[in-house]
Amino acid sequence: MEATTEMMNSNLKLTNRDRAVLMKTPFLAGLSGNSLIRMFANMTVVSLSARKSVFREGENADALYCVLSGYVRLYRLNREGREADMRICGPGDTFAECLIYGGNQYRYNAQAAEAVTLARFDLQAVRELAEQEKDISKAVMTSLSRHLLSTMDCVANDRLYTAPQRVANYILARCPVDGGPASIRLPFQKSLLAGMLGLAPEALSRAFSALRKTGVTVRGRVIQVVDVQALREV
Amino acid sequence: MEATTEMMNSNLKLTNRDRAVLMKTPFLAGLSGNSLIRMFANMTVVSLSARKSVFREGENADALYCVLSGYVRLYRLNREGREADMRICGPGDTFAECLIYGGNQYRYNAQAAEAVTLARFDLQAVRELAEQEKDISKAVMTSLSRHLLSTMDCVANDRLYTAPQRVANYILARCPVDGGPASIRLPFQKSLLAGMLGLAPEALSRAFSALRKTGVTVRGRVIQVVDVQALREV
DNA sequence: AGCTCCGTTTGACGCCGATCAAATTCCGAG
DNA sequence: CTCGGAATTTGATCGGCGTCAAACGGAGCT
Repeated sequence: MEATTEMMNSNLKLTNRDRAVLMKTPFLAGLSGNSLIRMFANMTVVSLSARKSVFREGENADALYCVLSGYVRLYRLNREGREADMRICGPGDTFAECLIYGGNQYRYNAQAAEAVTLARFDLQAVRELAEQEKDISKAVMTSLSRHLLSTMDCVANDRLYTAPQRVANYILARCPVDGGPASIRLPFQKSLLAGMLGLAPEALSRAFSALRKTGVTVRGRVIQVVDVQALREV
Repeated sequence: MEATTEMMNSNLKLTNRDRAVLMKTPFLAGLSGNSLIRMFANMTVVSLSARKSVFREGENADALYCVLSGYVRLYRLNREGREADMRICGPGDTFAECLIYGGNQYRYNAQAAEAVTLARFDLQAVRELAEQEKDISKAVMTSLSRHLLSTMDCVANDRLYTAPQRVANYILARCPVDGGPASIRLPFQKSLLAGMLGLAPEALSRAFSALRKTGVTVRGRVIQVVDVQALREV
């Protein structure tokens, strides 16, 4: 695929991988054949290159999205133009679903943090489907519930924990449960993780180096943990 | 009513005021007569005195609640026992609705910040009703959407604004739209407002005194604003 | 390999807000 | 009205993290 095509929105067929991601999201998992067909009928696939905007705060909301590949930043600006991430959406995450019953304008900016593929659903169509089909309204409720719980977690994390603790929590949430050594790989740039944790990139970097004495080693995107149990006590 | 009765849970009839509050919540507004009756059938009224716990994090979730009067704190604890409020629920607010489709355990503590009256709905019953009745699932989606949007606002506020700015935002959201002078009355203690804004009480107090030079006067629970427009520029 | 761009790290600094302590005010009970 | 406990304010101190600047490193390109 040539560069110019990659750079712009385009309606494509779903790849098999994308389809698999889509079917596992709470938003589409568990839909009956008929509902699924009707959802697909109102879906288009959108590809965006890094840093392209999906939508901006205040714009008229006419679609919700599901991430198929890549990552999307949801963020807001203050008067001086400083950005604060509110959520980072990865494969399987849905965003702007809160607008099905929550207003007619986007409430934050959405931007491709890297090259992304999105499933785009017409908001009005989903609204109507959710009124007709019970399994769709159930999917919407499930999706909203998860999103709400994770956002509340985010508030609690911001208010309760310091930067190294938040980083430790992030690592622990992605480590095997037993207490031994572990290794994980970040699925995105560190600056994205920083935003996700409500930190400046420099603060994330310092948090990692503070965790070195707890046995956390970082090389590139790979994070190695000597003792998972020890990390729990940070 | 004698003190001992006020102190304990009790199943009571709805007062007219409570009923009016209940009917205006997104959770019950717009329900058809039949759905309304079925919801009421699974509802009990609970009264709690100040500081009593509604539920605790980790407990088995068997009910969701709607505040009829008073305020409820939703908060979480860190290992050292420090508390962080995640949400303050007032009359008309619903909490723990995210557990209809979001898990079987409460994810945070809920405590009466003062004497409160709550409508308590059996979670399993609401789950079943939401599957059957479209208007109920719609009410749940509306309620979840609002709650989600306000929680995302909370994250953005925490990350973008300083204490005086957050206080200014709070005041402005409750002031008449025109730019002139205004006066509002806090519906609760300042310490509760502090928690709601993610601040220590001392920090809220200092934020108020920082706003004095912008024409904000505080006496008890009454906040007077000389020039609403000026406050927007903080 | 060498170069370049961009992401990351490190250092220096300052501000914001948490914390502890003490003073003061508020409010309800008697 | 007075008292006592709780809420709030004020002061002092300190740690955490944002910001700016500069050094460093890695990935892709030629």
